[in-house]
Amino acid sequence: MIPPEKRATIRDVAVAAGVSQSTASRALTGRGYAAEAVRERVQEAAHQLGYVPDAMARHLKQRVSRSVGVLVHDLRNSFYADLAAGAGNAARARGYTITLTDLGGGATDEVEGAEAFVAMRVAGVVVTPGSAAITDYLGRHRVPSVEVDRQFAPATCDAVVVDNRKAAREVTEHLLDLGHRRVALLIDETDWTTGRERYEGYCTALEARGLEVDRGLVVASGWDVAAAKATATTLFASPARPTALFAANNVLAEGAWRAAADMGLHIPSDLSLASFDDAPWMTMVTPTVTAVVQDSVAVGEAAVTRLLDRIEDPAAPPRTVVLAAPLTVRGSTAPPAS
Amino acid sequence: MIPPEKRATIRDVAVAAGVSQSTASRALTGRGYAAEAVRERVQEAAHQLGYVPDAMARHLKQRVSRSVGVLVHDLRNSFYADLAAGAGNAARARGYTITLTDLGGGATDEVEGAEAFVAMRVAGVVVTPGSAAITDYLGRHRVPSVEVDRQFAPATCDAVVVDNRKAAREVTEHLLDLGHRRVALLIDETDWTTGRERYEGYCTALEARGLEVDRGLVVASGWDVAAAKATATTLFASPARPTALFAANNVLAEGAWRAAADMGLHIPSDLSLASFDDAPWMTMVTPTVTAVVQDSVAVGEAAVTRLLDRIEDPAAPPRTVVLAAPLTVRGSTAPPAS
DNA sequence: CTGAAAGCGCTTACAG
DNA sequence: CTGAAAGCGCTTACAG
Repeated sequence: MIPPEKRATIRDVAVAAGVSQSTASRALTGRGYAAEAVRERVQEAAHQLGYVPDAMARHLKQRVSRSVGVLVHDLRNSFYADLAAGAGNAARARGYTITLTDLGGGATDEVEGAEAFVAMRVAGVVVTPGSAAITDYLGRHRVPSVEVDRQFAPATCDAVVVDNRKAAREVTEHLLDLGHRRVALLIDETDWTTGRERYEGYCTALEARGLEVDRGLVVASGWDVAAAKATATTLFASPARPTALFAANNVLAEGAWRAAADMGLHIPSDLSLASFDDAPWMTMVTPTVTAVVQDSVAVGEAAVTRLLDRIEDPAAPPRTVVLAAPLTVRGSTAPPAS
Repeated sequence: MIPPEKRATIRDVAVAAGVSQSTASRALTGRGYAAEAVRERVQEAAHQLGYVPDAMARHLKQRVSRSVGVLVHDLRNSFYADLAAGAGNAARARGYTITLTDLGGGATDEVEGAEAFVAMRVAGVVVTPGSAAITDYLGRHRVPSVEVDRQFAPATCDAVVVDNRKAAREVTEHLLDLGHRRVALLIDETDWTTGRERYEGYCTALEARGLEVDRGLVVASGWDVAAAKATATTLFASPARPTALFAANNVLAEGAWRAAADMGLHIPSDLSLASFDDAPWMTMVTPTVTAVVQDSVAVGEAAVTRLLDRIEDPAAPPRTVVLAAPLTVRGSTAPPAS
């Protein structure tokens, strides 16, 4: 148990057990034949020497590592953190390890992150993409990938998403059913499927009731809390203030909530608020916040599961897994003050 | 630009550029000589072929990878998620990649996670340990590590922590200054330095005022929100209910907050609440919550920085970096109702 | 059932 | 300044 000056290699194990390297390898990996007695002797020797096989050497030979890459936009957002946690769970359960790249909120280039994955010869990657460039790149380098949360390449790439359109429509209808007519949408982008589909769901609900989409009520915001708060503040201060606001994700909802609080707007009497995405704070504040609840841990798990299945069956046609995202009505939405 | 059937290797690049493999390697890595014209020719060839060097092969030769392991308790806790985000930032800035292991709230064995890191021959690991076993193990295998948040092996291992004792004492004194005499401590463990030192800080503050520590007011709880809520509910229902509660971390604070809300206890008039750790919800609820604010992103960054410095200078004595964790007084703490 | 040999894709002394 | 050769630690056909 004295630490060796040098890490033990399989050669050391073989010598200690009095067998050849090949036999030691077979005994340890369980692939190929090895007499029971020999197997035990080798394993004992490995244990004695504190032998830990070099994953790099093993994977170099096998041409691929037992690691999956996960690329998220910003780990500080609980949505992505939960996603990563779920991906980690599923990977661990199947003997894989996770290599995580956090884009730091967009500070880093996606494709650069993908290149690191290719260099590491990961078995595959789970990615929350910002464009089709990243899965294109990975595809060209023959590394399987699955898009998660949003989708850019449905024809060529697996994906795990929720039905954004349907859920957004439900939220909007819920607000309309309560009697709201001036329902604003706070949104940060409509280039990705998430934003676009949520926007479309919002429009569809309005149009189904014979209402026109008022462009002045669809407000674009930056992606962080501070930007959302500033945008919401301006909106709430306008003469034609909406009676209800649908925030297209949890960060935007947080900004809107903070803006309303600072301005002394009372929820839900002055303003109804609904969010796409749940977050812990939404059931802690008073009133609690109506939200589309995505189980992002489950999304992460599903993504890794899809990826690992894809690796086993590379020829299967691309599949898009759609997870449930039910609307959960809470205290922040109510009929408008007459 | 047609995808090759097989990934390009340095041999392919060398052939395309009309040089030897060694020269191609030198031209690409920038180590060793290569004529300017040759260097350009090789780089052009590499680009044409979409060559991405195999990190495994490179690191196998170099005996260590350019990746650092990060082991956290539970990514769903914003404290750890932010820590991981900070670690990722710092690593990326210095050309390292992060391999993340999430223990899933304790479901997985620490040492097992550490073994995977050893197998990958990571350059080092940042770990939020549960005992000294993990850094022992890593040390035996010659992989440098830094303990973060809590510390088990100050004599042998680098660490990045905050002054728990001092901050906990400040919180308790703040509560005592407001006039509270029945100040409870809600805590999940006292085996780690975090819990023990926070407990000690609490005791010190009490004793400095000539008050005895009432064992009935020091309540142990499980580590998740549900357990904390249940424990707090029992505490709040007891005849000798405290007038103030100090929760030893953000999860416990969340449980206590939810318990108080469910029981109709008004904060701060019925109960003052203070937390060790800040969390987004603490500035969203009414009233906002008094907390010891740790910048966990900064903690993660500092940990990776320390680790990388350690790698460059393996012989230096172990160092413990102590970061500031100021008490931020908000609305949840006030004098007790007479 | 076991061992000698080749090879995964790189880097790095060492000659030239 | 460049190339041939060795070797990092494994696994895997291939003989025996």
